[in-house]
Amino acid sequence: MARETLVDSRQEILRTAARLFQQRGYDATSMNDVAAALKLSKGGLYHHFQSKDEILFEIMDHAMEITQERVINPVRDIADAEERLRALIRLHIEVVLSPRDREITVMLHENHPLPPALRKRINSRKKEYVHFLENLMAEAQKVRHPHSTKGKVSPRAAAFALLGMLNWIYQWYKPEGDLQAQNLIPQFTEIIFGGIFA
Amino acid sequence: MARETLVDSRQEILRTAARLFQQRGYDATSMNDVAAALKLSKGGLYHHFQSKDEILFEIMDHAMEITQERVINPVRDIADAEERLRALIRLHIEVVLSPRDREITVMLHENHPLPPALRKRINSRKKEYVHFLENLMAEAQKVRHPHSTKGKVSPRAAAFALLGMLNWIYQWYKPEGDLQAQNLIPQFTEIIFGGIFA
DNA sequence: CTAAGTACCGACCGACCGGTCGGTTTTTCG
DNA sequence: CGAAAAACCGACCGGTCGGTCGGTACTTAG
Repeated sequence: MARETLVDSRQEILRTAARLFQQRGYDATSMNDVAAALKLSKGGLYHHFQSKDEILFEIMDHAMEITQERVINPVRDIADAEERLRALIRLHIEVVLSPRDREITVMLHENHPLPPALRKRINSRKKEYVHFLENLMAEAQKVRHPHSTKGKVSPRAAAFALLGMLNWIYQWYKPEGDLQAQNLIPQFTEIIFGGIFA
Repeated sequence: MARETLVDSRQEILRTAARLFQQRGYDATSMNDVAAALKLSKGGLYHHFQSKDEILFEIMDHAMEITQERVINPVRDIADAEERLRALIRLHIEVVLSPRDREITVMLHENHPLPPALRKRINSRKKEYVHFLENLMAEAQKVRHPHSTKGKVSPRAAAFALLGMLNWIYQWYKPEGDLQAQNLIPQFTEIIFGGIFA
């Protein structure tokens, strides 16, 4: 069917574009570069997408979709709050480090380029994730300290601290380094649950 | 003296450029924009700097200078490792949040644009900072646990975790928000020293 | 005053960018 | 087969970018 090949083409373009955007940056990657990498002319590329902005938006939107399906949804129904948090840390790291999901890195890094209307849609989805994490933090703290109405660390600060730890990984991670996913996940989990002396 | 006004001009240009780069992004800011903000023509601007790359490099280099002088140097001679780490966290946050030091944010965000030779010089200074922090982490862990040869959290993972927490702040921080420097510093310190349940 | 050097202007350049469009090939389907 | 639709090409456009350059105003020192 024509419909399916069209969708496939779009997704293949998005994957290639995401790869290039991640490697060279959004601004430094021209539509010609994207087209050439797909063995397409620029005109052919514009048959599938209206603008470069549209491609970036679709990449970021897809990144949020991935986050929803590979992190939030699998975690949602875990009853114990601490286990839920543990699972979220693990899944979030796995998504960030997955070479297949370069969209995440692009979304994390490219803030400016999107026109305001599209950027707001992405930002609102990001905020949803922050709130989800914030509630999870509050719940986990409640389980650990059921009596104290308020700990020293607010759920919001904890959420941003964790997001920073996780979303910064792409800045320093090298697959050939000695600090890989298998070491990283338990260590970052330990830090969140008990600090660097745990 | 002519020499001093020249230096002043360069620094004023760098400050203005840093502000614009931070607000609109490096690629989205043209040399015309920078010149106009300084009430200069583009030709006049090129009298002081050879290229846009040179400006970005100087901004980033200055950012590393600031880190050296406002974080590393004040911390260096603190005898107690834990106190040294506490001070580093506080100073690093203060630098990242200081509206005067926009260079830091530019340096944190703009990775791609610099030509390889200049980028390597910045990266090596960044690595120095990571190593400094890594050693500090190892020392602090040693003080806390003098007997165990190795804790669950490696100094390297701890260093990257902390850097992530701190360097990600610029992505979400709003001066008008309820989470400001005065709340942030003790909370992030608590998380590093004892996790989110501390 | 004068001459040299600094600071600066503004017109200009070639390159490249995102995007367009008329036409051609390829695929799909009755 | 044949026609419609989808995919694709490549030349082209207006605009902007980083950067240049010849000339001018201003400052400074002798």
